[in-house]
Amino acid sequence: MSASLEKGLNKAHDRCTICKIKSYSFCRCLQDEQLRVFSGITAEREFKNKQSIFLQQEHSKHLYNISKGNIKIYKLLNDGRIQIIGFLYPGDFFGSYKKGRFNYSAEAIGDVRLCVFKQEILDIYLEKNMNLAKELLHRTSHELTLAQDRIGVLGKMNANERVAKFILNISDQRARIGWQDNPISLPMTRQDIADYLGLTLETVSREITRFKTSNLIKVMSSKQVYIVDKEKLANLCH
Amino acid sequence: MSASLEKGLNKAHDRCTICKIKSYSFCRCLQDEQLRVFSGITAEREFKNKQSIFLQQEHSKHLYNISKGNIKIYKLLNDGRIQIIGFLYPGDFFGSYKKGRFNYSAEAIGDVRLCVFKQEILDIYLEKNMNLAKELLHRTSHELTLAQDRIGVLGKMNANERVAKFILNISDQRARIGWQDNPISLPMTRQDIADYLGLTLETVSREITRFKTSNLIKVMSSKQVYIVDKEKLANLCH
DNA sequence: CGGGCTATTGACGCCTGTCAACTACGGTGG
DNA sequence: CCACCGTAGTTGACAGGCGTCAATAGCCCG
Repeated sequence: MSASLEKGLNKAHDRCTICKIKSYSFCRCLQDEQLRVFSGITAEREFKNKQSIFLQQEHSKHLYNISKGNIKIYKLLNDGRIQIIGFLYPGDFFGSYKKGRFNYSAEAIGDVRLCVFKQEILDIYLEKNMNLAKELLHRTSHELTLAQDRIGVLGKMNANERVAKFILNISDQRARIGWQDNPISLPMTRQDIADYLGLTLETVSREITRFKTSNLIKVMSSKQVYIVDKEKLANLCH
Repeated sequence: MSASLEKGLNKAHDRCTICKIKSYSFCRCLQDEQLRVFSGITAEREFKNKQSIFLQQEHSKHLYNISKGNIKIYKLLNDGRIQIIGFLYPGDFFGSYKKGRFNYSAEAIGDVRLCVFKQEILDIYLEKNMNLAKELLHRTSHELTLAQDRIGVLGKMNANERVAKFILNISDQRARIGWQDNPISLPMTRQDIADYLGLTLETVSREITRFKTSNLIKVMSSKQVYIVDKEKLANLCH
């Protein structure tokens, strides 16, 4: 084996070890030795803004972990209406663990780098790593509670409350992965926010303007928001 | 050991083996021998209509499996608004796998019998039973897809579509556990249905009346509905 | 039979969707 | 460097679906 090839392989097997987001990802439960093996069963792929990662009707054979950027997962109704299920951040895990088809479509927001696994291989790997299985169970369980929170938002909150909750959620989510939680950037469009909150883009825009004129937030640019009064914002949507 | 005590113990340890709902529960992945052990770490509890099983703010130490009846899980907003997250059926699994507090409250609808585990003990038991861990992961993953479907319903569908979808879901859910899927019984009140669908009880009532007058359903009694035209109903909410 | 709870039906008003015009911004090319 | 264009966002006018409030009807159980 040539020195350069060996170096190349080592580099590949180090990928997970040197991954910047690993402490926030589900693979954080693996030891360095296991991470090397793990590097071997994963691959990295890059996506550009608006590029599709997979579609709902496709056969689901892969699972994904975000190492850089944001993605959105969404459902399409047969008349073209869109419901965005979630905006995902570095360290988030997606794709369907079930066999069959995906339950949603996924698309890049801005430049994205993903870690990709084959579902079957991860399944086999789980057998040898109860820690990983438990971590996955906890993560999925956590996703479930987030989804249930969203059911509460969409079922009972008005436009004002939804937008307030959205801004606070983004802030919290950023804090969770060690980013500054104020000001926050909103990488998605107003239409995306509307499709996420079950509103129209006009209503989202109006509510943001209302928060601005009430001095609860400052809109530095349309995608950059500074939260002036977090407490009042929270009181709106408890 | 006296014969009667031995008989008593055997009976207790047979509980899971003779459980009628086991083929629909997450414990179906266990062998008879494992089921006997499992009987030892679970207990049965009964609840009456409207009886609380646990509240959202309580410390979550237990997990539950329904062996008989229906329950609802719901969230309360601080101003008293209710959002029902789900209606659960025999074989369904609930409670929080996360440590900390429950994410919702749970209440019996009619007479209910539950199988109860301590979370810590189940956690230990998982270590020895990768099958059980995988089954739990699959079930939780399935719950997640159901929750995501509901996000789509609450985010994008109008009253008409929500009620149609609800009736069809109930029918499907019944079929899934081997019950007749038509006519269906609606054990919950109109208020419960409204709190589930993010509507008011008046709107639910009106939509049901509309389906009745359009001959899509027959309302045998307020809690008993016969689906006349499943296809048209499905076309309303695809 | 009567009381209390649940469901239905009606009248009305508000929140948010719809449609439309206008503004801001970012990139591209001359 | 600026003019131009396309996309994204804001603001306004209006309408309709669903919530709110209220009255009535149906049903269960004592």
